[in-house]
Amino acid sequence: MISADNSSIVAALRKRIIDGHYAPGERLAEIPVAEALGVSRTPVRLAFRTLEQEGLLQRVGKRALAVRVFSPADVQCAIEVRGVLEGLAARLLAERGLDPKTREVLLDCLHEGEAIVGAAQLTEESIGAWSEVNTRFHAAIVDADDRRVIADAIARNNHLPFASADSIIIDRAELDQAHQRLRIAQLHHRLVFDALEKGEAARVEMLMREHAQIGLRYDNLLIPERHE
Amino acid sequence: MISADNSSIVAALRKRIIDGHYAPGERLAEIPVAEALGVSRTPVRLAFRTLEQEGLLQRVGKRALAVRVFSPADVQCAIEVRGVLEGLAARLLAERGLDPKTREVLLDCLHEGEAIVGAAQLTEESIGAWSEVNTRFHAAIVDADDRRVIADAIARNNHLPFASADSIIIDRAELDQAHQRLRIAQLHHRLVFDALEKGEAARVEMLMREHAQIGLRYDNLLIPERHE
DNA sequence: TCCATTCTGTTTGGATCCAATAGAGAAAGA
DNA sequence: TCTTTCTCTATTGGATCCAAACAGAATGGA
Repeated sequence: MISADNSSIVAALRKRIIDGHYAPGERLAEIPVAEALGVSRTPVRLAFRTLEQEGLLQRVGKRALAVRVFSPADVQCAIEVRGVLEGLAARLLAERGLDPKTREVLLDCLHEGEAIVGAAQLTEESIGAWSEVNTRFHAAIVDADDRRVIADAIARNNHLPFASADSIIIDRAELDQAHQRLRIAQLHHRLVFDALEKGEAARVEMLMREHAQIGLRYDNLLIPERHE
Repeated sequence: MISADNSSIVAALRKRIIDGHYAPGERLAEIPVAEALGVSRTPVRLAFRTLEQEGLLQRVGKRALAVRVFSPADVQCAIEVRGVLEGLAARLLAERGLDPKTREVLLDCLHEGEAIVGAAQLTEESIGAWSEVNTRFHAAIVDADDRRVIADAIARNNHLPFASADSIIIDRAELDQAHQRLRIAQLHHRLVFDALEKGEAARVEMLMREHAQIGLRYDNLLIPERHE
């Protein structure tokens, strides 16, 4: 039984899809889902509509809905999309000029991140804290009235299976690997901030584009062997 | 009265919003809309949900829905978003290599476009024809299984008010201005194809990014004065 | 034996009814 | 006169009922 308000039904279904309770490709019918959630068909239909629009559900044939199957190419694409969109947002911010308020937020993030990453040891909690700082950093760059369309596009793209980069980092990485990753990410934050402040639009776009993908390309984050 | 199938209700509402029948900022209630369309509230609710997700409607306060107001910054952003996404799609295509089928389609578009743009005079019909060719060119670059996520992101972004670049060109431009624009666009198509064939990924991304915006930045398309 | 047609059951889509609630407006108090 | 609170109404959200469409099975004919 779910708190019978539609947005929580959407959230519940989204969660079930993302964590595999409903398998990719599995067909979803209204009645069983409604019964499982303890509500009537109407709100489930609404929720299906939302999730279809988000791209988590997919029409099969003319009427049936199924959980969308994401190929590796899909995930790769979604990572790239996130990269170009965040890069774009950063560039527009650089072109328009860094306002004092955003600058303040970014600086706070930098300092807090420095403290976390600079610690000798990473803990579960400090990873959580960094993830929060990271989210704030990205939000500061993306969320503004004059870039709302980009923020929307990113949000929609993020409904894709990797859902939240943060959870991947926390779930998948061993602690020492995570530490190395966070150091890289923190460095990126510094570089991005630096370029933003100097108004180096093209450079900040490139940096942000690269950085936006770091939490997601988790396969590539291991430090490669020294080759000399 | 509308053919009582939900997707046509969505389409009808979308049309009314885009062509201003419902003004930006205007609040939409279910009952009057349902009566206007001659259907009950249920399908209207579904349609509202879709349009809200698309970004054409926007929640005001806690329950009310209103037609979204697009600022100039929004439109600018949407153009930029389209640019980076199409650029990304083109780059991925270049990296993966141009398959024979896509190559064929693009070549056809180039030749047909050449014929239209090369004509002495442009007509309403030839603009329409070029618009169709242009659409096919872009689709060939964007629509493929391995870039579906990008295509989706572009499609969602295009629900924004400018809706279709083609209609803007046709509606707003004088014929001779249009001719000049189409020549530029055709040149872009050639450059993009060339870069694609050579596998020049970074270059094709840049070219496509620029080109994707040409139909949209209609203010910038006038040929500047010669400066020497 | 295989194909086509029909029949039936399952599922989606639409209409209507009922309940909850947000928001406006009125009334009362400061 | 301004602010706060209360009430009432308009509107949204959920449940249920009904109709239509689709899929699959079964039966009949070739």
